[in-house]
Amino acid sequence: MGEVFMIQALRGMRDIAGREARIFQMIEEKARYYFELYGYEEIKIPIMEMTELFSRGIGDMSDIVQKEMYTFEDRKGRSITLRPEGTAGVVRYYIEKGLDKNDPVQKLFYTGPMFRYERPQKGRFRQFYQFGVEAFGIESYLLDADTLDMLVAYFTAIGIKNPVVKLNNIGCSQCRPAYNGALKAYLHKHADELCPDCRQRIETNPLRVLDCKNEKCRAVTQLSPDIGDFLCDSCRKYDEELRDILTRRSIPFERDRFLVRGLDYYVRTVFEIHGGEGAQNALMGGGRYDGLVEALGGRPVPGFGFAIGVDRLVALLSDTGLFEKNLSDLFIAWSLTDKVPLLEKSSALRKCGLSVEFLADERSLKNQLKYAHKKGYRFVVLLGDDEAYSEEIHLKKMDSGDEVYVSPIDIREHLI
RNA sequence: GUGGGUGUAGCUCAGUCGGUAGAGCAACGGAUUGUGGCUCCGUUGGUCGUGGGUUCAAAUCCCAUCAUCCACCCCA
Repeated sequence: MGEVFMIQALRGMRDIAGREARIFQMIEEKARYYFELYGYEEIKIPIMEMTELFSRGIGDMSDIVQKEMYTFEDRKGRSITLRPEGTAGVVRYYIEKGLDKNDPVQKLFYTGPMFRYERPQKGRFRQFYQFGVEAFGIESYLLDADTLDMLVAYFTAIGIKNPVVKLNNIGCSQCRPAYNGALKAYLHKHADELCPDCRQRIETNPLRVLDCKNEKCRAVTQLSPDIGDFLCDSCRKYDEELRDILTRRSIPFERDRFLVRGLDYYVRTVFEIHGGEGAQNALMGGGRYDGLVEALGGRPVPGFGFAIGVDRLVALLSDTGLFEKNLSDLFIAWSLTDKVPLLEKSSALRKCGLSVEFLADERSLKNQLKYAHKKGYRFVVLLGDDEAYSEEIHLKKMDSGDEVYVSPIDIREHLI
């Protein structure tokens, strides 16, 4: 324990093992299945990028860039950053390969760890995992609707109980300035009722006052101007069509005009899905980012995407009581002078398609049976010098204690 | 970065007024020499997170520090 030399995992980094690993595996498998079902293709992107990619992509002034990045110099003195999110890397790929010019419609997904230097708490880690989806070159509410459809299908499939879809439209470069102005004017009038942070935000980023958790700020924003009343014609049409088709497709959502999202690049549609306990209960978040490709040096191509917080899904599914370990079909308890039959028998059984485990070190039979029982094996093959060269398998059923001799060919019939 | 809670065996925890450390579970062994569960017996396992201070004496009181949890900021 407290030894000076005790080596432990870095702060905010954790091991995902056993049951958690099984859940992780299941939700990743299903994510791949559903993403591909909706026409997305996997891309593996690097875990590190040039620091500038993130500062330009996410926004110099964002908290992520300001204080949450793992940034260091490589051996040649270049500034490198462990990715704090996935979108920037995918956009970099998209532009670097010239896809914005030559093949602009791309539907991609990625999975993997992200890194942010934050103080850990429930549902938040310094290394955390995301499944991300990005669609380029498509500007239509139908994409947004199809994506929400996919997410609902996916969340249902993995067993998330009551996901709450929150949706908002935060306007575009045409209409948001007018709203910002109106909001600023309103907030100025009530500045003395706001928390210190929000007083700052009135000038720097008034939208973010809307999702402050402070009760007083909430009371103020409750009566603030509604972005919905300021949308330009095209944004309004987009929003109406999206909500209309979601309603008619019976995809449940609630409009939340206080949902604004933290990353600078979002326009129009933003959405989150919430569920579970604790303050960090956003299971995923995303939206439309029509200006991002251009901001990173590509052509003005529309984009749409989201990221799922895998750790939070794992946490939610952890208390469902499912996901027991997949045991091997058979456990071999052995006691042999010549060890060759052990490998022969297990290999033969495995060729029959049965998974087989045994303890490779020499132990008493009692010890091995104890182990098999503890692990929950229902069937044990007993292999001693007596059985070593016999064609038959000495099979013990742990439930009843019955023992039978069977030929390998019909052993399956006994594994019930 | 800010605030609060918690650090005693692998795990869950007890430890009185300050008197030098305990239980249950787990692991391992035995009762049962080729047979698990139930029972009984036994064994292993601790610089009480770390460092300093007060004291004749500190797991206990004080300070610092680290870790962890929860919350804030922010985000998945």
